[in-house]
Amino acid sequence: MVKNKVDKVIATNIIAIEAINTPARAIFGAKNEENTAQQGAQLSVQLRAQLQLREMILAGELPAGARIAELHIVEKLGFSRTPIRAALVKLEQEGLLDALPNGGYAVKTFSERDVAEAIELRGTLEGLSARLAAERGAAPVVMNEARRCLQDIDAVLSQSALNDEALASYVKLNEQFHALLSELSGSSVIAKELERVCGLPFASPSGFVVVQANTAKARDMLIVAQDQHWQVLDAIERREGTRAESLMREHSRIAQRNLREVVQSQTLNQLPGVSLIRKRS
Amino acid sequence: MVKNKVDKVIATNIIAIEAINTPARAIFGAKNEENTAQQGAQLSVQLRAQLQLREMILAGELPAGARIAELHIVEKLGFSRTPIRAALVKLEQEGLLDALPNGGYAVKTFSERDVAEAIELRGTLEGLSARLAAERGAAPVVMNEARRCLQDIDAVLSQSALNDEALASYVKLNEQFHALLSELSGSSVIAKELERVCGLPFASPSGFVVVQANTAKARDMLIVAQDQHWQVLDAIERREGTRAESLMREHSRIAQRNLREVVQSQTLNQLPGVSLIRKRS
DNA sequence: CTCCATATGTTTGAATGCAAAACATCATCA
DNA sequence: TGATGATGTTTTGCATTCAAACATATGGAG
Repeated sequence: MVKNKVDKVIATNIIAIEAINTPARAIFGAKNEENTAQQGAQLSVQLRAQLQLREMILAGELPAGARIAELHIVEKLGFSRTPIRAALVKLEQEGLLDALPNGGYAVKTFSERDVAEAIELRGTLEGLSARLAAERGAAPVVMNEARRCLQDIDAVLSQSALNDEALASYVKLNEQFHALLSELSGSSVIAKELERVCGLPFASPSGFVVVQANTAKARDMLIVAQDQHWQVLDAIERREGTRAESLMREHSRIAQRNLREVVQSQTLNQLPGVSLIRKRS
Repeated sequence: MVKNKVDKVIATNIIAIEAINTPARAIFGAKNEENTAQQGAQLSVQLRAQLQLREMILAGELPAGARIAELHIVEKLGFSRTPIRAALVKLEQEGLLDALPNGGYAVKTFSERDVAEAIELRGTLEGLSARLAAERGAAPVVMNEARRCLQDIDAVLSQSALNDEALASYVKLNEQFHALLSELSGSSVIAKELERVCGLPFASPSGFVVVQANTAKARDMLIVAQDQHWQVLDAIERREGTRAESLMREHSRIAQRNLREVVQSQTLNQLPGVSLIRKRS
């Protein structure tokens, strides 16, 4: 029984992910490096290497924990060693690779606890950001943007049953709202750190939204999350710093719940990055 | 009057800094990369370049905000471009450099607000770590180490007037305690993030301790700080998570006060990294 | 049969050469 | 006189080559 339900969830996830069409990056939050590069223009070799490598890691093509040799990547991607070296450094900084003592890198693995802590970390940072926004007062322009964003989410959630397209919209809008929230404090230092943390697999605000898929219960969960969204804005507007902070922390715990579900249903390997979670210790 | 006092403080700082003898790294917390490298053995070229560059930046030899050209560094340090490129990437990751859109780097500058936010960030993370330690329970071994560390600090502070040597000991022990605290939560994710944040100029726990120098009032401040140290340990032991968290946050505000003092006395450029703080906007 | 030493192959670290792109300067034209 | 375009120089990005370190495997000696 349970297993059947789980399998169905998996299937739905994959659909949902493909629906948003840009793989992995849309879920784990695009890095600014990639944005600064001219959109249509040809990206630098280093950046292409970086993106392709990240895809491969998150897709589980490179076995978790395995040592990565530069030369292997070279012959796999066809670029020369220099840009690949640079890409590896960037990916290490991003937290997807571990630098080995004697040179070289290994694909990083995460325990369930690591992931949980990463989520807790995000919640704490978002809480800090929200509190500062409340205490200092947020820029009205950004506040309006955030409100419009939430109205859009309201519209998406107004349907009694969510199809995959609606879910994809939610994911996108949710990312957007969290980005705006990190802007609200007006702190570039915190925003940057938040961006870093969200780069860690699963720590992203929408990292596990898809897990719930489009069941009725799942929609209810999104409703709860959305209510927290509104209340945070309200708290910020009323300059209630502590309330804003608490709300964001609690908000992040939704992801914690989803994490547990994912880990229990071990078969979820199709979700980008899940292969990096090792079962125990 | 005020100016005189300030000048005296400056002089004392320099003595204090030299007393701990390893410049900058001792204050801003040594990176593990540097520790892994064999101590006596010759470091890799890249690492030497990285260290030297950091020294230069923190010492203000490279003008804040100035564009850094690889070739300049090459002829300045004598290494080839490859390791210097790598070192620049590392320093950007460390937060001391900004990558320019069309290649190249610029020495990062920080507004007073940036620094304040970095300190706030550290306080928040340390608070998180302390709370987790309290909630989960901390390893008794580490707790004992922490207690012994605090006893050592007590011993240092027991003198009614602190000479430079005592101050240097305090700085060292203080760093040690904060490191232990980040260990207490048992979270590698948070510990790593904390280490990152402490790498930012001035965000380090002891970043501004020296500012107060060895006046009587300064000693009182250290007494207050040390009391917070003990209370945090007490809170963790009693599993009082919220109290532990609040204490660490408040603890970080001591650094905030010192920051204000430093900025008011503009002449403090000898303190490593101060040259990176721009006065306004 | 086991253990050690040496040799070989693999892998990273460092240096340099080359090409393309960006920047600055200058000259010419409106 | 101002602006625009062309040219030359600087600077970065990428590739390749050389060297050194590590791991491995093989052969010989005890």
